[in-house]
Amino acid sequence: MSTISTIYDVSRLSGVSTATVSRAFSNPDQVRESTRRKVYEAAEMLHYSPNAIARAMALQRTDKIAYLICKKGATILDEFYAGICDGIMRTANRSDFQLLVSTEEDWPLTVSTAQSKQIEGVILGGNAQPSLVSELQDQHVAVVLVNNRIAGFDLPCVVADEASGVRQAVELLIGRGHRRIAMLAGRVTPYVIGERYRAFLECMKEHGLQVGPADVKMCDANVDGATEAATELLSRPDRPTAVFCANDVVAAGTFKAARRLGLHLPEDLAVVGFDDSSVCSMLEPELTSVNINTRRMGELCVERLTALLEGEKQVPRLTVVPTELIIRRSV
Amino acid sequence: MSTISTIYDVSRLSGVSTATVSRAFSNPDQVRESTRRKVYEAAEMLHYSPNAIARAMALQRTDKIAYLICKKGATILDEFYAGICDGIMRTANRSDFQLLVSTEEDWPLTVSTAQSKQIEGVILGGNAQPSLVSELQDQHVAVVLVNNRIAGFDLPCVVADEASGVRQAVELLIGRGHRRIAMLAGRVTPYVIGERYRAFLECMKEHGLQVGPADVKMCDANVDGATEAATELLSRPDRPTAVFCANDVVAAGTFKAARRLGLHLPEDLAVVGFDDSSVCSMLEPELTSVNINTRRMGELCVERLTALLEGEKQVPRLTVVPTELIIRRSV
DNA sequence: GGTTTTTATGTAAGCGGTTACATATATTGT
DNA sequence: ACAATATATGTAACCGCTTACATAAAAACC
Repeated sequence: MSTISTIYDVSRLSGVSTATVSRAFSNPDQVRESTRRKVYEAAEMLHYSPNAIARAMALQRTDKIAYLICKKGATILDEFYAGICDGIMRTANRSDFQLLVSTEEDWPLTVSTAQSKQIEGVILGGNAQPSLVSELQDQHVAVVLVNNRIAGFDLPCVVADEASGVRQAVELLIGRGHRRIAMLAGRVTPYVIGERYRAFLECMKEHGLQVGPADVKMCDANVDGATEAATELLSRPDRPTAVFCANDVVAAGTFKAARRLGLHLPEDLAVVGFDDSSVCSMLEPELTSVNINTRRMGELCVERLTALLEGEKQVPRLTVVPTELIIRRSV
Repeated sequence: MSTISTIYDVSRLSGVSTATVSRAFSNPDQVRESTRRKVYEAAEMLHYSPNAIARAMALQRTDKIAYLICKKGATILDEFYAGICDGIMRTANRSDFQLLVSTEEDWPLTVSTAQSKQIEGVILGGNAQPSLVSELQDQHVAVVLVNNRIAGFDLPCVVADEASGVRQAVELLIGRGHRRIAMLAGRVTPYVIGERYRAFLECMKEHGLQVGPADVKMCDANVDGATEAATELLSRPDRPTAVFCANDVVAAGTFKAARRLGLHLPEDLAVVGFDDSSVCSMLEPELTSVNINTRRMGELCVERLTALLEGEKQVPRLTVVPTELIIRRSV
């Protein structure tokens, strides 16, 4: 089986024309049962399988899409974006799409690369620049945004229900009797931090709770930044009894700060995270966090993209994936 | 700029033949300076960029490679395999390779899929089955193994220097005065666990330290499995004073078990992990762990694969990437 | 059974590049 | 200035598949 066989080989062996062989594979109902069998048999013998490149060439479509992670310093290592990637991959593989993955940094997706690699659609994860989006759209590359929204653009966005997640988390804290609740706002992406912050304020206000300027601290979305900020927050005389963290990494930093200050969790301090990443169960006590179904988000991205590519009208512009609070021992 | 331009358009606008245009792009030194400029100018005006599909068709090479994660239950979410993936992606993008990524589960790579998708080379991560390897090799698909070795196959493998990593970790513990050192062997992949276990025994023996059957505990490579196993291990009357963990997740489980048993880290128990994953700095105390340069491993995979595809003789069969112990406060 | 209609198959022209070979143009030597 | 050589460009076939159109075969009709 050393050489790869082509449609011509099958044609010759089965005694029909290449056109018929082609039809037997892509439009089986156009060829008579008996002929079809002959073709399949020959194909089987030759271990024939159609050449996707030649197919793409003839059909003028490549079924090739890309997932670009737009977040400074982020890689596929980012558990959140990896989760989305997983969902995209699964769905793409199932639908026979070819998926190229990259981060903005090591492969700045430009119109010309998209063009030359014949990419038909792009899923932009995170903080995509409007200029990139409009360039791509100008070139008729289908674009879907995930975990982000950009005002003034007409394209499908897939996001998590941040507001509901925040509400569930904050209301759990309130329900457990907490009144002085702080927020540790790690700088994830502008969109996400904005949503979570807004929802936090809104929810606190609804419950008649004060949020002073010192109750919300910004910090870098990594352990060190969070530990530092949390230390400040928890060193205040009227320190909060609960901290709502913008994500799990920040929560881990809060854990470290608390422990170093001699506080016991969850007795002295309740902590809630966001993302429900794998660290939640590695921490002690285990971290209560808001689960985001990233895989589902990825799947939906591909579905929306497919719909765009098929030229469907009425592709939903906004898809919101539910979030769910996972209660563990940190509260 | 709505329609995409082809080499014919450039040919017409610049007044030279398509052959020359083609050469101007792929073999610039074969065309005279002045002609080249005309061609580039026309291309610029038309926003021309060569069609990769057509190119692949003519050249009979696709520059398409795949990375397949072979580990039950594993996804791209696995930080270790994601790190490798990151390295692969960067290098692949730089060298103009197209990369398809998948896990064994949701896209069982078969010879026919490899064939029809025109995949020229495959990087198999983790526990690849020999049967898959030989099938692929039979079809002349280039194969590189990463984080694994299979006896009896002639192919490049890229692995970490497990033995050295283990030695550094264990010798650190011994250097700090520990004598009763246990190993918590999470079932990662057969190859990896085998290497780490063997190296552990060897190193202990060299230092004249006993390793009883109760001193090595197998467990699932997740937090719960590790917590359970660690609890048993640490409940013994003559409990070890240090635990060498097969990876960081297992170490996190050990942390939890220790804390629940009222042990203080690092005073009552020293813990060392493996992989130096992101959780290391999230734990309190921060986890000492063996760093594996996964990105480098990924890069090397692509380099080896490229070498195979270019038909180079003497592609190294074994590439060992150094490991480095990162000392933190858990010891 | 012969004509019309329907269905199955074949022929050949692309899809957008590359490249062997032929030809035209430039460079060199005397 | 002309032949010999080196270099630049053009012509056209090919990569493997699809599909419009033409033709052949089968089915349906009277």
